Amino acid sequence: MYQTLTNRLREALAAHIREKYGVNVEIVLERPPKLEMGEAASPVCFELAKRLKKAPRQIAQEIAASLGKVEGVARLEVAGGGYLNAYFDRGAFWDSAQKEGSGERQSPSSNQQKIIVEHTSINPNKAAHIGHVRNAVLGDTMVRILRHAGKRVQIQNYIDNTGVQVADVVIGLLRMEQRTISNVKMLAKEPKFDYYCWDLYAKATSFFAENPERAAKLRAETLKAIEDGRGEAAEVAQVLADAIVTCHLQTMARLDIHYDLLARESEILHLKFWDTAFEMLKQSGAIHLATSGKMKGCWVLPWEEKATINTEASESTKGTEKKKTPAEEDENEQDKIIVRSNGTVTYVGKDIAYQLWKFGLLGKDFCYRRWPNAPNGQTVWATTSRRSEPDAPHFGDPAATVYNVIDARQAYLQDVVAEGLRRLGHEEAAKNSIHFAYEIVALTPRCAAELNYELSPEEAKKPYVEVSGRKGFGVKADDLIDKLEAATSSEVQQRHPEMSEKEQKRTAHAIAVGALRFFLLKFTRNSIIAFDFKDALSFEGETGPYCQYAVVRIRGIRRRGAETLTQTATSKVNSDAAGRFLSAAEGADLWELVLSAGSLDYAVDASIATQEPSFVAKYAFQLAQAFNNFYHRHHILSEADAEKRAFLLQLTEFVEAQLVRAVSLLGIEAPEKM
RNA sequence: GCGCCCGUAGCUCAAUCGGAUAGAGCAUCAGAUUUCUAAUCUGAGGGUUCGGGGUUCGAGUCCCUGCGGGCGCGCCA
Repeated sequence: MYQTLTNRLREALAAHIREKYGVNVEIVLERPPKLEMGEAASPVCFELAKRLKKAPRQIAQEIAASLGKVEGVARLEVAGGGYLNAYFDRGAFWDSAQKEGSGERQSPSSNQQKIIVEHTSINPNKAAHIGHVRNAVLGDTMVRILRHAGKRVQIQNYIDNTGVQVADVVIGLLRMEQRTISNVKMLAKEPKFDYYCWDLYAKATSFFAENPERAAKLRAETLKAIEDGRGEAAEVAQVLADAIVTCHLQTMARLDIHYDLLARESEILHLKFWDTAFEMLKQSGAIHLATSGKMKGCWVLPWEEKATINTEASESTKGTEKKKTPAEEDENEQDKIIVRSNGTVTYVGKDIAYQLWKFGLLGKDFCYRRWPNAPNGQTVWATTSRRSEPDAPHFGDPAATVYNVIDARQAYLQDVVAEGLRRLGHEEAAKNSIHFAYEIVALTPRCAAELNYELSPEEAKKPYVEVSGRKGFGVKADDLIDKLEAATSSEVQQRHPEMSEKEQKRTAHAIAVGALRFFLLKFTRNSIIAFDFKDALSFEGETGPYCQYAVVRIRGIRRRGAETLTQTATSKVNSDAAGRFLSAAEGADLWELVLSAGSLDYAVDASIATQEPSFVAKYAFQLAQAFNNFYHRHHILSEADAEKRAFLLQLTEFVEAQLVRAVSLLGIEAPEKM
């Protein structure tokens, strides 16, 4: 509601200023520091002062006097050196907010442009850790927010099932442990297979370190075999990757994270996506074959400081590589290898093909089948090189915007991918391919010590220690969720011995998920999270459980109210009465709560505009805080004035609706009791 | 060496396109419960927004510079 109203005010001001002064200005609206200064304010007159060569305060006075009625705004006042402060019509705000609060979310129209959010994308060779969870939670939350705003969103999880990381564990299984294929198949069916591979991957890493030459040879052979899809290694890779993906899906399902499509790298290769993209890149001259230097035999993407598409690039088609001058050869230190000298393609190359497909620019599509082991009977689609199932959705429809949730360390590689698109002439796609970057989750030294990790002297000095899948060092997602559930369980058992065991479990789970997701969402994306069990297991203050608790309190009031009050005592109040309560001298805190509850759309808008899910987390916390404050000041059910009691009850219901909606955007469920 | 990011209260973090008196949580201290659940609330202390210049009516935010830290620059991803 807040956003709707301020948009209206913004448009009215812009139109009025254009008409009155003949200038086009962007109207900046901010929230005044104090409620006595109104609900929205604009410093636009300072900007106008420059253009009109008049005192800002004078302009503000002129505008305040001449701007006609704006629906929902009671009055406009001039403040400070020339601020325009808008005061809302509280009764009207209450009315419209109620309507909006009871409405369901916008449903996407079928002709709406498609948005793809790619997230999670964990290498399928080991268990998921806390850093992967940050990725998934960020992506999943952004999806929820976009969908809430009526966008058509498709969720993809990229499965790098033919990469080096999978190859390493394949070598671990076949060479180090001398397992047979049937043995690996059995092993993959056992519980916690992802944990097993977690350890094996770490062992493989040290095995490679012992003899780097042998390692390089083994890796290259295995990787090539996997890419070609032939032989024992390829079969083991498939069994391994499929089993681990299933583990990841289960882990993420615990956090209520699901996917529409698992896009597998093996299909990018087998369905010749890469070959097609390779041809395009060669034809356009975007990449060339290095004939000398240390990259001899590789296909490389030239990379300069201000790499842009130019006429030279389009001229340099076939044969250019043979004409390269020695000077140019010297430049290629910075060039990015797309195809290795042994003919295998790098991740960047495959990603260019994948991005082209996302935007419908490849002229090809995958085939689709249901993933056989989706958690709790849900449907997840996966790419396949065989025939599509007849009812498969059209995943190949081109997207207008793509969010790629990938950690900040890969910024350079993402730039290379975008540059690849640009060099193919797809400037728009490059622009709409968003690297939704986030910083890593590291561990505090204390947390590292708890995990029996031996810190080097340099590491001990730092405020955090980076996790490493290769070293097998990190907090595994399932372990963390288990730990959280254990902590919330004991708390719930203590507080609610009357609950059935099943109900206790469900409640504890909801709180554990609330704690974890909120913890990962309260920081901005750019902030490194120094993980510590103490902070993550905290349920007080700025946390998910705090928000959930506010909802639980409201539900308690509603339950008790339904028991003790008659129907007439809970009837709706009219807007005049509401306006009276909200405008009364002692109604300031009530108005603050109404305003906060009516500002969800504002938080959602800001969140989308800045691509920052933390906005919604902050909003949910602030609303919960405003409610808890209100809760202590007003005893609702014992309010003597029946009309006021009805109003307070209706207010709590409104807060409940908005708060439940806000936390659901964060993927957090509010339990009935806790 | 080159490129990107960051430096805000004791700690962890906010602060919309450059807007009014820089805000939260944690921690510390002092209080609140015969009450709709204390996983809560009230209050207190705590700041040269890393230093120095500049632009501007206005700078935590933009520019320059110095200092300190992180990350990236693999025929890994």
